[in-house]
Amino acid sequence: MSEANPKQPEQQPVPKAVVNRLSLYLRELQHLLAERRETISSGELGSRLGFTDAQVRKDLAYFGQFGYPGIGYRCGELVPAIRKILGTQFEWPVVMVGIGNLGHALLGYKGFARQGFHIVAALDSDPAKIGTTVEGIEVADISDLVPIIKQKKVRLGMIAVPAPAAQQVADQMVEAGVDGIVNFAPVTISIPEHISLVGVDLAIELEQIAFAVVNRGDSR
Amino acid sequence: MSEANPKQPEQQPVPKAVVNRLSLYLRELQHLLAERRETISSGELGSRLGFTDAQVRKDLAYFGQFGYPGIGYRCGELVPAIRKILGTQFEWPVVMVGIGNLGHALLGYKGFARQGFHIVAALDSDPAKIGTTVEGIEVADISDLVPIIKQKKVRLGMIAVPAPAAQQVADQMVEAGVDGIVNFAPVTISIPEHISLVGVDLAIELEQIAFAVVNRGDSR
DNA sequence: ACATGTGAAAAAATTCACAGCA
DNA sequence: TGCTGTGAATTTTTTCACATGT
Repeated sequence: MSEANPKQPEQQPVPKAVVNRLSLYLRELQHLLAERRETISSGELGSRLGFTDAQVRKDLAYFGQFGYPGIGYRCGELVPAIRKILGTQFEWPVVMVGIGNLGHALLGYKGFARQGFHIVAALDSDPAKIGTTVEGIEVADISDLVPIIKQKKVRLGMIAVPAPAAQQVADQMVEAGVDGIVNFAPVTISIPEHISLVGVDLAIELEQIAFAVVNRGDSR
Repeated sequence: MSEANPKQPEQQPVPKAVVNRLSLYLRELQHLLAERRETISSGELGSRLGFTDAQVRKDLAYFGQFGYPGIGYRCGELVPAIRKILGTQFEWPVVMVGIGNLGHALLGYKGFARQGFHIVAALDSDPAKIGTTVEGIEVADISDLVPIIKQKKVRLGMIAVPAPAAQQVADQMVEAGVDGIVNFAPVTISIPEHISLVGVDLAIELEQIAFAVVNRGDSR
């Protein structure tokens, strides 16, 4: 063979915002499916979420052709298609570090399992917590983080420890070989760039609302 | 006076992404301040967060001039300046509805208070929870939502109820006159557009990481 | 007729690059 | 020299509009 490879399905990099909307489409489609809805047009799917029809079609077009002209998209087909795109058609073993208030709540959050994320280990540094069972999972000693990740083949780590401890936990996760980290601690952490990172700061979400309220209309 | 008002500090609409970065700048600056750091350049502030120097300067330029050529920004000045921009220089009374796992954790989360958000009421529909005290706040009956919001002059509402109940709770908050809503339920809710809304779906954050891992390098 | 997929156009956000100030 | 603030250039993202398929 010579010249360019003719059938590389997706060449250009996909913007993060597109992936985020994809998750919203998936969630909406799952609700639709639960109501036995067969098909939906890009226009209706978009307007339910506050996007235009063209945006929905363009987003999906990054990954292939999923619709039927004159019909729309079949919910029963698009749900698994998006799960495959996102990589959640199989289960992901996840570890949670920091079983304080927030960590505890996240352990009990059913939404993770529903999207294919299975928390297989929970760790903390507090001797009073180690050995107790929280939400059906026994809390292990944080000093066993690296071996536990390796042994349970954990790919994603969630950090819900106090801010000063977050970087150190992240370093250990990286050492143990996780592929991605979600950081709930209100601090910036740095990791090698080949490992994926998202930060979720709950106070920041409130700040976004506060700004929008104070400056009605000045933002979009 | 005639013609155009000459000193309207901010005329163009501010992109949401800018406001989000502003919150990140604020958080970083607060950490710097805690370490007694006097000044910081746009270059260093940016590189700590993964942005360019120009991005930092452009973002701040939406709101005024805060820096000193040759010096950088004074942390002690920029922190209150950003708080004022975000509207968090004063306390915001907030209500939390849904004291399940997640709601309970959020009630105990210290990060809100640190940024000026004060949870003044907690409500649930479960008779077993009503009347109990959680994290120092007595849980009220959800049927009192509207009067409580009015009486305590609550401006922001947080929703942490199961997905099927979220829209109804949002409607009541709107009826009671809140200015903004943060929705933690994994469902799209719709409210009049003059009221601000942000949705936080924890499973979606994990999906973003999953995609990034599965498609290493194809996203940004 | 209805709705997708997609080039082309438009709009928006980011980066560049430099004048000017400390 | 060091670093900001900001127009101009560039890149990215969104919207438009229409040919094509059912």
